[in-house]
Amino acid sequence: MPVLPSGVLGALDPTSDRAVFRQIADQLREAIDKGKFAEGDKLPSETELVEHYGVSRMTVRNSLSVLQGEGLVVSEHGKGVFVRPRPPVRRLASDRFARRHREQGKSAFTVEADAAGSHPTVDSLEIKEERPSQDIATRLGGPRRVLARHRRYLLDGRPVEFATSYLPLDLARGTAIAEPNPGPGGIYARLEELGHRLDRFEEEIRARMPAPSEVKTLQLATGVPVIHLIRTAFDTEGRAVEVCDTVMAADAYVLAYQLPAT
Amino acid sequence: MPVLPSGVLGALDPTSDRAVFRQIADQLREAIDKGKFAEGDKLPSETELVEHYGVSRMTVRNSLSVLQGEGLVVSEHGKGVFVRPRPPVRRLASDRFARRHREQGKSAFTVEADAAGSHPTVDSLEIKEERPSQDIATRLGGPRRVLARHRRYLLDGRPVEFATSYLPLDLARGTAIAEPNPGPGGIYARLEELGHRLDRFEEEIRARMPAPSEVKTLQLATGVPVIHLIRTAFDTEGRAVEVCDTVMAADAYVLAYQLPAT
DNA sequence: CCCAGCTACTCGTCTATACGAGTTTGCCTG
DNA sequence: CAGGCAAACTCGTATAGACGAGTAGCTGGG
Repeated sequence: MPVLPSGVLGALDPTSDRAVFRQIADQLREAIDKGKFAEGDKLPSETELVEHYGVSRMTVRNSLSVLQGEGLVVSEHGKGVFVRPRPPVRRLASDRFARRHREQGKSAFTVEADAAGSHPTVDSLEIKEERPSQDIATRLGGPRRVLARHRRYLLDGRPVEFATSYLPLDLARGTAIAEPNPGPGGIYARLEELGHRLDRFEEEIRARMPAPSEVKTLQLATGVPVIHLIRTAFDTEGRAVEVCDTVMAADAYVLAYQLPAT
Repeated sequence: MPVLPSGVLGALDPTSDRAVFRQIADQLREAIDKGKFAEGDKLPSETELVEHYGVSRMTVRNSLSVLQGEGLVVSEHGKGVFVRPRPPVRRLASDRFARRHREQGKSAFTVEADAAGSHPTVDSLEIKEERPSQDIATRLGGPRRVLARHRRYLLDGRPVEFATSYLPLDLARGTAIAEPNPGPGGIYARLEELGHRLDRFEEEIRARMPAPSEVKTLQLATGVPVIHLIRTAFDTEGRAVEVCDTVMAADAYVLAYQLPAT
């Protein structure tokens, strides 16, 4: 019978028509929710759960995979299954593109990293000229070619988002925007120097499960969605001067917006 | 050997160190991405995949569960496994709380449903007076008791979000806000009639996997995250007059925001 | 002609077993 | 004492089989 080190897990209800692996998942989930297992704690091993519940190992693994899908636990090969630690989230304030930040030579990512007290890094920078996808072309007003700035952002060494900025080639070619390091204040500062005073941004937000390549790039645990953000920057003449396509680890972010009541 | 009705699936690479179930998942994913299987199409049955690849059924099921976790497919008991149809998404424009909409007697949800050409329903309405959680109390400036308005929203019969509005009790008690139907323009219209002219909203956005109760309430397929939105409404005196906690099916929404470049 | 019931097919649950691979521990050897 | 190695533990992958339950289509009886 139940002989688990911690007496936090109960018995199965054989009369229930709820599947055994769901009952086990329920009990583990409840124990986690109640704090019987804290963040980072190791759950009982598969073998221990097998013995505790008197079921086969595959059934136990099935239970654990349910919890993994919910993003509650992560398993580490050779070590065990652990309650997923919630990494500190970074707030994305809606003033992150404020001109005053640029004038202090800070890019949006730096501004936010500073606010969170983390060390920001940029990674796998790649700049190419290419033909835009249909969607990007439409958002930018139909340019034939664009400059694409690819990069990945890390906080304290952990990858948290990767993004691609697209700019009409006629606007960006030969400028500092096409350089690996666009200089203080980032490409928005350069755009304004080029006479494109920024007027407003539009942001579209989706959430979904990551594709395998995104799991790799962001080193995502199973059960962690991504936030997909597409931002379009408009200058005061109403021209779309940049589209930025960003994929963020959802467990690393809270997005904050201010809406005036008009 | 490969004898699948559609010749879209290849063979396994026994020399690869990639696990067999991942190879199978990769091939299915690629076939779906390439459109060999369209939205709503039935994948080959587990038995067919077992015969095609010459592996055991559990291995095939493992592959399919990977794709389910990615939100690519859904399985239906007794029918088969299908490429997940992407339901039409509803855009949440940032002007959805515009005063002009309220003055036309439209609530925010109605405005958006109209824009999408869908039929909106409200469901499981519940109104209670209660003690606020720590978080809600803080956001509202520390009231001892609040009015909580619970409801679920459906579009064309499909549940897409559920939300709870919290208002300081001293403000809402005895008003139309405490009624099941608060009248034209919703509770924001009533707040303004009570002299709380709305000044701005703050919204916080997170994305995560749903808890089991949320899966049930929103009838979510596996592999579909939720968007968790917390909105605070402030009046012109800077007082927080409402906090709305919303959980949305992520596959039903695109959130759109406009940011002025200040 | 319609419908009831059977059958074949689907996925869901569960068992028992085997081996592989990564991690940790501790003992044993030099 | 330090280092290395083996054992014991962890999860990962895969097999083969059994039965249950939901669905759909066919078939035969009314």
